[in-house]
Amino acid sequence: MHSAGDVLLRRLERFTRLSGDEAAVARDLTQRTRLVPAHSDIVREGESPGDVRLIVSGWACRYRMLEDGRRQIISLLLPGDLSDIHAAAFARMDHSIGALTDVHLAEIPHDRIEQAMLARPTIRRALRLDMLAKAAIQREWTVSLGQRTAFERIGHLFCELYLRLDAAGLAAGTSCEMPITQTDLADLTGITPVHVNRTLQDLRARGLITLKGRVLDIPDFARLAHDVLFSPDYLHLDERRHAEREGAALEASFP
Amino acid sequence: MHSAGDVLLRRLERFTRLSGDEAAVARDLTQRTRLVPAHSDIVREGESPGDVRLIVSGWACRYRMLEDGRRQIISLLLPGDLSDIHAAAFARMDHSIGALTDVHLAEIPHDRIEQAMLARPTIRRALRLDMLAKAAIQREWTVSLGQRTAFERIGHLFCELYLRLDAAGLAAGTSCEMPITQTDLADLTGITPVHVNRTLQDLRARGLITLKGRVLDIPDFARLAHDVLFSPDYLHLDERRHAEREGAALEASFP
DNA sequence: CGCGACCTTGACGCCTGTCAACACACGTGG
DNA sequence: CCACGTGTGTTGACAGGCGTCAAGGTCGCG
Repeated sequence: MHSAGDVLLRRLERFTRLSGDEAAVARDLTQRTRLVPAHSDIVREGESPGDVRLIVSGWACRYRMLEDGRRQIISLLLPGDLSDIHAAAFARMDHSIGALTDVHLAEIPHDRIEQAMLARPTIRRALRLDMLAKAAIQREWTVSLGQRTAFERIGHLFCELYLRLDAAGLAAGTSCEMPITQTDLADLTGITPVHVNRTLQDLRARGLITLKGRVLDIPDFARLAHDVLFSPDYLHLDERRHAEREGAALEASFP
Repeated sequence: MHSAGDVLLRRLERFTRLSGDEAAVARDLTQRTRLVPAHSDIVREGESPGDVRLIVSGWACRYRMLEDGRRQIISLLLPGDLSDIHAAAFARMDHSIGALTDVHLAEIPHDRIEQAMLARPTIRRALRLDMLAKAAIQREWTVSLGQRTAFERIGHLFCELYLRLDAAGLAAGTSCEMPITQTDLADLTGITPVHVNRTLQDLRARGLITLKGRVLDIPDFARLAHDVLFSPDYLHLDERRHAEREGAALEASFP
């Protein structure tokens, strides 16, 4: 069990190195926390965006419903993920955020984020990179939904989720939690629940995954990644290393 | 024919009111311009992102290719659109930007944007809102590709494009330019070119559009919007009015 | 024990993809 | 001025991936 501050720090340090002082400022942001039960909304379309939210534990999602009931999940918010730090600039939400599981979140007033970003360029930089990485994920989902088959979409999603969870320290060996239903997977991938089921069986039959009791296992990640045309670049999981390599001076400290 | 400065100002003023002074600062950003021929790349995946780019005229797109040749267009860059103002924070592009038509663009060094944002909160605010609006469009495309039928996808795209072009002053009555091929439309909507063709004929047969000689006409926008479940909220085309209404004081000047 | 949420399976059909051919416009070069 | 080539739009026949409908199975929990 990690505290909200730990979770935020881990995320920021994915992108930059923080001094003890900066870490304190960041940690200080996550004072107010809240528990949201599964299947309830965190913010609803049309409402005011409210505070910035950090997922401390559990899974949430952005989603939109069409008038006739179709639902598309637009993005997943996993532990360590921040809702849009600038969302408050719009008066109304154009989509909803809902909890897929019980969610523990921290609510950060946007003016405090704003202050932290102005006072600490390093924090601003980390939050900016996080924002860019989120945008990149959104783009890749566009590619998946536009071009990939059902088989590839689900496999690709699993690759992404495994790596994102691993980066948050939530993978164990070749396994990670997958605490959502096949109906959720359907709304994530734009496939019907029935076909999700069949596709999962296909993935299992080929030995690419096991998925049982809300735990996903990917015995041979490289093989799955190959078969579903997954490439991890868009996740920008090692931006800090890239940045420091650019900075050149610190090269030696990363063998 | 509008200058790069005009185009940028018009875009910023979609979101906020600029003083003469702020306008001058903004206009001053667009000094260097460049012409890019149709079907050539502006930046390629793997390259350094380079400067911020403003589309002055013509259409460009972000796109990604899968190893086996499938191409998905991730977003469209229309006149007045800015490429990601923070993109330079990443060392490498994770997708390409290509010109669909001949494109006239302005290249703005990112440090000059950075300076303008720090010196002028109003400009920072406008650029931030523009960024948010782009993200909202990306989300809606996710919904389209995930949930909408071919018919709805194309109709929805046309609604969006008409309104975006209209906001840029590029619509005339119920018509606007549509300078792209059916193959481009296919890569935009995740449909095959053949099926795009059939779907266009369906839209025409129902009297919802005419599309001929690179000009799109939507005789009854409300009807098309209804038939394809289009709602313009996500475009955030009147954010300035919303913001000023919040500010309350200026209400009277917008009858 | 019984209910509800979730997963699974089968039959059937349609939306969309594939393959292939043809029409048409346009620009270039002979 | 015409031949020709290339890019684009159009059409038809056919197939297959995925959606729909419906029923049954499993599990957990009050």
